[in-house]
This record gives sequence, structure tokens and C-alpha cells, in this order.
Amino acid sequence: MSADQLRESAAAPPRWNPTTAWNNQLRQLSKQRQYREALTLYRHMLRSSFFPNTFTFPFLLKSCAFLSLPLAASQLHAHVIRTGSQPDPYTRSSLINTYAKCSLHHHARKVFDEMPNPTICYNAMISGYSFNSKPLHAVCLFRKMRREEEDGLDVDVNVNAVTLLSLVSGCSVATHLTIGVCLHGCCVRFGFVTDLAVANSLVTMYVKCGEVELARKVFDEMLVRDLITWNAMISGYAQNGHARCVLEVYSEMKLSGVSADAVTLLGVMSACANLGAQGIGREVEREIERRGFGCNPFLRNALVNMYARCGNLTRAREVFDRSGEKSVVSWTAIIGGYGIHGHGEVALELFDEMVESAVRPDKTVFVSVLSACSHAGLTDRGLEYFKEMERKYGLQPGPEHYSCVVDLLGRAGRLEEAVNLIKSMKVKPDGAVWGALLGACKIHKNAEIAELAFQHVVELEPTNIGYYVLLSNIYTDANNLEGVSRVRVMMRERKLRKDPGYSYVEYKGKMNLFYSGDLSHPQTKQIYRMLDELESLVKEVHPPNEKCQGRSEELLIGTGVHSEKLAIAFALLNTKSGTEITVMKNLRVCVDCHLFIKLVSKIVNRQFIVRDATRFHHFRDGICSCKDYW
DNA sequence: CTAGGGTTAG
Repeated sequence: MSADQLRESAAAPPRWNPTTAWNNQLRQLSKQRQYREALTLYRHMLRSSFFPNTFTFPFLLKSCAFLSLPLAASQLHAHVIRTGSQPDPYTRSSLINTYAKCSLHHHARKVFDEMPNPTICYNAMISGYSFNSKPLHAVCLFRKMRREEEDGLDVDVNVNAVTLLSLVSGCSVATHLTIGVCLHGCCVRFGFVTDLAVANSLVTMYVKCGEVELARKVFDEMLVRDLITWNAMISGYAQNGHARCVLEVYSEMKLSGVSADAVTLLGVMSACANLGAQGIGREVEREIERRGFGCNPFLRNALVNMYARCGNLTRAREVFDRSGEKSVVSWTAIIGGYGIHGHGEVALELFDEMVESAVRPDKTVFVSVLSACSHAGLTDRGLEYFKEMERKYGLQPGPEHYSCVVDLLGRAGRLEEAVNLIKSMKVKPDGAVWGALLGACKIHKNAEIAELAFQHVVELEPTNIGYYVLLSNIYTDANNLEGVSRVRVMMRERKLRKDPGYSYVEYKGKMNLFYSGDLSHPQTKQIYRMLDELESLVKEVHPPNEKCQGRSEELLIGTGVHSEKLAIAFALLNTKSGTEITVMKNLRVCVDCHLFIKLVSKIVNRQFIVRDATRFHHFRDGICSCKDYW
């Protein structure tokens, strides 16, 4: 035994082969996902002159892949080459995978092209292309793989479930949907749709492309489902705004005997936030505590968001204050919460606090900050923050920020400034930017700028009826009847129809849904009696057709049986005094109702929160038959 | 080589 070897065995007292002992430690660390520690250990290993073998590198490469460390990866690659012997398939597939995960798919391909490849290397390269969203590259390689499989030459190549799974997961944006559909066909032809993991990846693929119906079809055809399947479907519905479907699938899941985990509850919580379903949200919170997920930062943020959106700022703040580590996402949730409900000052204070606590603001949090300013009428402070965004934090404002600032200026009546801001934009304004301007024109009755805004907005979003309605209303205010009929003709030509407006209130875990003039609710009689009473009380304090002072009170009290009014009457009938009432509205809250709600709130001394759910999609998932919901 | 996760105006 050489002196070196003796010294080595003394330094680390392993049983027989020192390399095996080191490798075992690496395996342990890798299993426990302690990737940084694995790399540190490797540094120790190098210092104590050991000889890495074929089992050493895959663990280390996996660590680099997870931590996305391209430099460390290429160093390791050099070490692999230095060992002299040809790398085995496992090491090569790890190299390919690591380069791909570091977004270096060209390097990965170089490794791939060095020699003939067995199945795992093909799979690694295919999944690498998918990871970098290059599904066409992946498909080309798949074709090559099939040819080699058929030739049956010296290397063992077999298309397997992992191959298809990797291919499918590469089509996770809508632009790649066509390829995804073809690959779905491949999965069927090759007999892999029955494979659980493959089917799961198909569900996920469709969900990410925004095709929830197709995802649901795959989901329904599956004979076996595991936790991943349910989660893919639940979070898929949640991400695409189909909040009610989330709750449906969740209860189906509970019936099927699969128990939920943190990911499931996250999807459910986000659905509750979008529905304003605080009661269900509370139940889920209890479930979270019971299952011991209370510390999960994802869930805590979702919880803060849910309470904030439902108007329960006290509870949102409690949960927020009690979370230990606060990320930008946590701050965004709480800032947005105060912003939505008009507490702009608090939102800005929180933002400053966030900066002080050394959390770097991102683009998203600025959207919340700017919109908080515009909700609270803090025009100039909003503009300051907008400037700071680029100057102080180096964040390029996107169209989503410009639309907030246009809204900010627009609400303050500074329409020309808003127009100039749009003209000065470096990025192309989207529909939302012009739409915000159009909305401002409605408030300040400026038909001229409205026409300019409308021209742009119909070009960008020709099917968004909201804008047609807005312009038509602006013309109505300006007594421009010719304009009104022109817009009507446009809408008819383009076959656009307005969705019926409806409102709903969550009560005892059920959605109570109302259309305007609705007579189908079981409590209809009491509701209308209550509404009559409210109307006469309101007329007492505020005689009809009398204009009021101030911006939001310019409006008259409408006499129609609006869905919001029915929802409020229902809530007053059924809930205890002192509790807040959250009413959800699919379209913008009817202007006639603003004052009505405000006055009723004063008269009965209850707080109402009417949430504008315009941007949520759940009104599209067929809330049509009210019977299912009460 | 291997499927699921929080925040975003109008």
C-alpha cells in the first residue's frame, strides 16, 4: 500500500473502498435534497485526494441541475473527461440533463452527439428540449429515436413512458398546443395513455395551454387516478379561473378516498379567494392546521390572499404577521389586499416596510402598489412610485404597469397626460392600457379622447364587449344618439352579446346566485319584501333623481331590480348583524347600485363589500342553472 | 431520464 493510500484511509476511516464511502454520503445528501451540501462535500473529497468513479458524478450533476449552476456543471464535465475512461450512460444522461436544466441545451446536445445513445440519454435530451420549451427539437429527436429503435443496431433504444412524458411536458404554452395534441395521439398509438404518469402529464399539458375542457376529458377517461392527477386537475381549474370547478373536483376527490396534500389545498384556497368564499376558506384553513401544513409558505400566502380578497383584512393581517419568512409574494398579497379595499396609505406603508426589510420588489408587487394608489386617489404618490420603479429598482415597466398609471391619471381627470404617457411608451400598449383610458373617459365624460382610445382598443381586443358597452354609454351621456347606434351596429355585425349580469353571495358554504329580476330563489318572497323595505328607507334619506355632491355620489339611485340588490337583500335576511357581507358580481357593479349600496350600508349599519369579478373567468363555467347552488 | 404549487390592474 502506498503512503498516499495509507494517509487517505486514515483521514476518512471507511470500511474498504474510500470512494464507495464518499459516494454513499453523496447519495444520502442527494436523497435529502441537500444539494449545496453535496457540492461542498465534493470539494472536501477533492482535497483529500480520492478517485471519483462512475457512481460519483450523477449525484453531483443532479445538484448542479437543481441549483442551476452552469459553471460548476462544466467543471464537473471536465473532471469526468479527466478520469480518462468513457463515461457510462448514467453519467452522460446526467450531463445532458444538467446542461439542459442550466438552459444550455446546445452543450447538452454536444454531449449527446459524441457517441451512440441508449434510451436514457435519448430521454434526457428530449426532456432537456422540453424543459427549454423547444418541443419541435424534442419531436425531431423522437423521430430519430424511433428510426434507431426499428433499425435495432448495436445500441439498445426503446421508446418508453418516460420518453412520452418528457415530450408531452414540453408543450406547456398555448402556442405549442398543436404539437401537444399530436403527441397525445402518439401516446394513444403507442399504448401509453394507460400509463398513469403519461396521462398525468397530458392533463398538465392541456391545463397549461389553457385548455381545461381537454384536460378534463383526459382526466375523465382515466381509470386509475393518484394524488398528482387530482392536483393537476384542481390547480388547473384554479389557474384558469374556474373556481367553482375546483370546489367540485375537490369534493369528488374526498369521496374517492385520496387524501389531499398541501398542493391540493393551495388550489382550493386560491379558488376560495377568487370566489370570495370565506366560509369555505376557513374550513380549508382548519384542514391545513389539522394536517400540519401550517408552516407551508405557499399556503400561508394563499391564505393571506384569500382573507384579503374576501375583505377580512384583520384576519389577513394576522396570518401575514404570523408568517415567519416573508417573500415578495407574501408582501404582494397583503399590499394588494389593502389596495383593493381602498386603503392606499396602508398599502404604501407596507411597501416601504417591505423595502426596509431588504426584500427586493418585483414587477408584480408594483402592479399592486400602483393600483392601490389609483383606488385610493393617491395620484402623485403613485406617479412617484412609478418613476422609482425604473430609476431605483431597475425594473422595466410593462403594459400592465402603464395601464395602472393611465388609470391613475385618468381617474384624476388628467386625460391629456394619460394620452401622452401612452404615446411615450417604449413597449407596445395592449388593450388594457387603452381600455383604462376609455374607462377614464367614461368618468370624465370626454367623448373625443374616448373615440381615440376605442379605435385602438377594438383593434387589440375586438371581441371584448365591455369596451363597446363603455363607448356606447359615453355617447349616451353626451347625447350622441348617432354614436350609440353606430356602436350597436358594430356589436351586431360582430355578433357580440352581453353576458347577463348576476351577483352571488356565499352562505353556509353554498353560492346563492341572482340575475336581475330573478324569481327563482326559494326565498324569493322574503327577499322582495326586504328589498321593498330597503328601497323605501333609501328614498326617505335620499329622494330619487336628486343629484349629490362629490364624485361617487353623482349617480342616481336606480329603480331596477338589479342582481346586486337581490344579493344584498338575501344576505340581510340570512346573516347576523355585525358580520360583513361580500357580494360577488360577474360584470362591473351596476352604476345605479353604488349609491344604493352605500346608503343601505349606512341605514342598516352593516359593511358591504361588492367585489368586481370581471377579471375572473368562473362566470364562464356555466353558472346557469341556479338550482345547483342553494 | 420521470407528471402537481403562492402574488398581478382594467
